[in-house]
Amino acid sequence: MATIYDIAREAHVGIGTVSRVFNDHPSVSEVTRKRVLAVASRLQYQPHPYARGLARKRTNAILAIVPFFSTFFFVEVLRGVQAKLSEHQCDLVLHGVNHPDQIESSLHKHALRGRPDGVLFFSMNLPDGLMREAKRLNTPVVLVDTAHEKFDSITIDNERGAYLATRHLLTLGHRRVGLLSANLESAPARERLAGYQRALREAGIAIEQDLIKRTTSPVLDGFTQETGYALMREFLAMEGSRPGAVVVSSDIQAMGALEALREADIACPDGVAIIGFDDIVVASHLGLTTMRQPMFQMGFLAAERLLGRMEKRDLAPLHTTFTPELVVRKTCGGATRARNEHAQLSVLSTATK
Amino acid sequence: MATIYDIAREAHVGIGTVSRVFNDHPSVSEVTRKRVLAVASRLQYQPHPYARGLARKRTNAILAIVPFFSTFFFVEVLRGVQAKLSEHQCDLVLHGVNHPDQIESSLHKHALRGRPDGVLFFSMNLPDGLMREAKRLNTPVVLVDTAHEKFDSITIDNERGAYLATRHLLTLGHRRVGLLSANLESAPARERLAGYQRALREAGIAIEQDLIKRTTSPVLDGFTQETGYALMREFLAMEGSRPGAVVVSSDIQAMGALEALREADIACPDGVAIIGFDDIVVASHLGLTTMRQPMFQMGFLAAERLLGRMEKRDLAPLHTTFTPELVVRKTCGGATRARNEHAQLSVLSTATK
DNA sequence: TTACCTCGTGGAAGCCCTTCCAAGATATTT
DNA sequence: AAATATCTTGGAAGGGCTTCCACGAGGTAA
Repeated sequence: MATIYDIAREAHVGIGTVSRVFNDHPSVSEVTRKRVLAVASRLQYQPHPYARGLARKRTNAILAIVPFFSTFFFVEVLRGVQAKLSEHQCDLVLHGVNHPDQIESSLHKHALRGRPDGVLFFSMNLPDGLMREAKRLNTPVVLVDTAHEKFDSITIDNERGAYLATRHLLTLGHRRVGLLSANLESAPARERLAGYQRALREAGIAIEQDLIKRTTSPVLDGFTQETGYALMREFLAMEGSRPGAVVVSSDIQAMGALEALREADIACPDGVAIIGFDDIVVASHLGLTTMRQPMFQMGFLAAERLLGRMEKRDLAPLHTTFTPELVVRKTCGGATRARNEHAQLSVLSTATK
Repeated sequence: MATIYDIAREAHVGIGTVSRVFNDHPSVSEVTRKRVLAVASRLQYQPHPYARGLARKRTNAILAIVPFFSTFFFVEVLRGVQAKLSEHQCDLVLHGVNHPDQIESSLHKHALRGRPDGVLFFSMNLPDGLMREAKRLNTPVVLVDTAHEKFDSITIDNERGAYLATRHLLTLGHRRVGLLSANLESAPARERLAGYQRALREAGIAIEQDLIKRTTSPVLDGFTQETGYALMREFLAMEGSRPGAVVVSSDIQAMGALEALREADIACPDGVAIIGFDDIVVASHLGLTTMRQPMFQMGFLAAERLLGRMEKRDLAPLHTTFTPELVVRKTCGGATRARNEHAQLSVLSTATK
C-alpha cells in the first residue's frame, strides 16, 4: 500500500502537503491539490485509519453495547444507527452482552479496549463501571431505551403507550381488559403496567389483580413467545371470568398469546381481543394491532446525538422520548384505517442539571 | 491514559520488557512480569489498539458485508459470527449494503478503508471489485451463503433441501405439489427449484409449469411476505387444478402464503399443505413445517474459518455445505415428532484448484 | 526603499506500540 | 579457567499519519 511518503515523492511535494490535501486544509493551492490527488489516485492511495487515529487521537469508531442482539427491536434500531453513521466516516463496532453480570467484567477487557469515540448503550441499566470509565476517558455515551440523568438518552414513553393501548380497547367497548405483562424487574414492563392501570382508573374501572398476569422468568425479562403463550393460557383457564381483551406488553409475547388462542380454538378479535407493543415486522403478517415504536428512527437519532455530543461535550444531557403510535389491524376488530407513517416525536426535557 | 513508557518508568524496566509482558512473550522473568503487571494495573493501563495495529500491521477487526441486515437470517448468522469472534480479541465491523449496485462504489470508500484483517461476505454475488481488492491487499475472504471457487465458502445445499421438502410432501401422499419460488435471478431460488424438480422426477411425476410460481421482483429477490402472498393467490386462482401442497422457498414467503390461505378461508394442512425453508424463529409460532438452516452454526463456522485463514493463507479454498433438516410441525399434517436438535454437517469438497 | 503581512510549503516531532539487535548476566560445557 | 550457550533486558527503529514551527516568495503599506 502506498503511503503519504510515496505520494509526496511522486508529486514533488512534502508530506505535510499531502496530509493537508487529504484533510481539506484550506492552505493548499489548487494546482498542488490537483497534482497530489492525481498521483494518489494513480497509486490507489488510502489513508491508513489507524495511523490517522493514532496521530489524531481519535478512532472514528463508535461502540454499540446491546443485550443479545438477536431481536427484531435491536436489529431495527441498529439499522437506524448504521444509516446515520454511514453518512459520516464512522465505523460501528458491535458488542453483544449475553448476561447483565457479564457487562462489568467484559467491558474493560473487550469493549472499551478499542477506545471508541462514543458509546451507544442499549436497554440495560447503566453499570457503574461503564459510567466511571466513560467519565474517566471522557467518552460520550448515549443511552437508548434506558435512561440516566447524567447521560443523553432516547427512550419510549412506555407508560403512555400502554395507556393508549388500553384506551383503544376501552373505546371499542371492552370492560374486562387484562394485562399480559413480562418480568416486572424490567423497567419497560413496569411502565407499561402503570399506563394500563391509569387508563382503567380514568375510565372508572376497578383494577383486578387477576387480570394482570406476569412472569418471573429472567430470559429476556420475559419478553418471549413462551411467556406470552403461558400467560395467555392462564387467562384462558379463568373460564367464566376470562377477560374479553388483553393488552400484551410486546408483540413477541402476543405471538405466543395468539398461538394459545388458536390452540384453544378461540377466535381472536371476537373471543379475546389482543393488542401488542412494538410493531415488529411480523406483526403486520399476523394482523396484530399494536403500539408502534419507531425503532429505526430511534437508532438514527441516537447516532445523530452521539455524533453531536462528540463535538460539544459539555452541554446538559438531552432526553428524548418517543410516544408509541397505535397501529390498528385485526386482532382487536375496529377500524382498519388510521395510522400515520411516522411516529410522533416529542422532546420532553432538555435541561437536567 | 498511561502508555508503556509510563509503565516502564515506574516499574524500572525498559519499554521492550513492558511490551513483552503484554504479548506473552516467553523471555520475561516471573518477577519482572509481576512487577510490570502490578504497575500496569495501578495505572489502569490498556494497550492502545491503533498503535498496536500500526506496529503489527494488523487491525484485529473483521468486516462483515451484508445486504440490509434486517432479516432473521442475518441476525442469526451474525450472532454465530460474534460468538466465535468474541473468543478471540477481534472486533466485528458491520457494513450494510442496501443495493447491489452500491457495493462496488461503497466498498472502496468505506468498507475496506478500515483495512480489516478479514472479510465475511454474505449472500451476494462476489463483485469483481472486492475480489481484486482482496487479492491486492491479501485480505482473506470467507463467503457465506454464496460461493466462488477461489474463496472459502459456507453454503446451504439448497437443491437437496428443496428435494427433501418435496419428498416430505410426496411421502405424505400428495401428488399435485406446487413450488412457490422467488426471483430466479437468485441462485438459492434456482437451486431450490432444481431440488423440487428432481424429487418429482424421481417419483415419476410430470413437472407442470403451472405448478411453479415465481416472481421477477428485485426486492430481496422476492424473498418477501408480499411475494408469498401474491403467488399463493395465483395458486388459489387455479381453482380446480390447484395444488394440494406447496413447497415455499422461504419461511417469510410462507407467512405471506399462509395469510392468503387464511384470507381465502382455506384450511392449512387440509386444504393446502405448506412447507417452508429456513426455520426462522417465527416458524415455530406459526406451526410451520420447514427445512431448517443452521444459521447460528453457519456464522460461527464462517468466523472460525476466517480466523483460520488469517493464519494460513495459502491453502486451497475450503467449501462447506450444510444440508437443511426437516422440521415437522403442523402445516403439512403428518407426524410431529422427528427432529434432531442439530443440523447435519457435511464437508463436500476440500480441494478446488 | 524598508518593514510587515499573507500564502503556500517542507519536514521534524510526536502519537503508542512491536520487533529486532546488541549486550550483560548466568549457566553450562570442555 | 576459558569458551560457549542460554536467559533477560534495554532501547532504537519503524509503522503512517497529523500538526506545528519555520521559511521563502510575493504583496502591501509607509
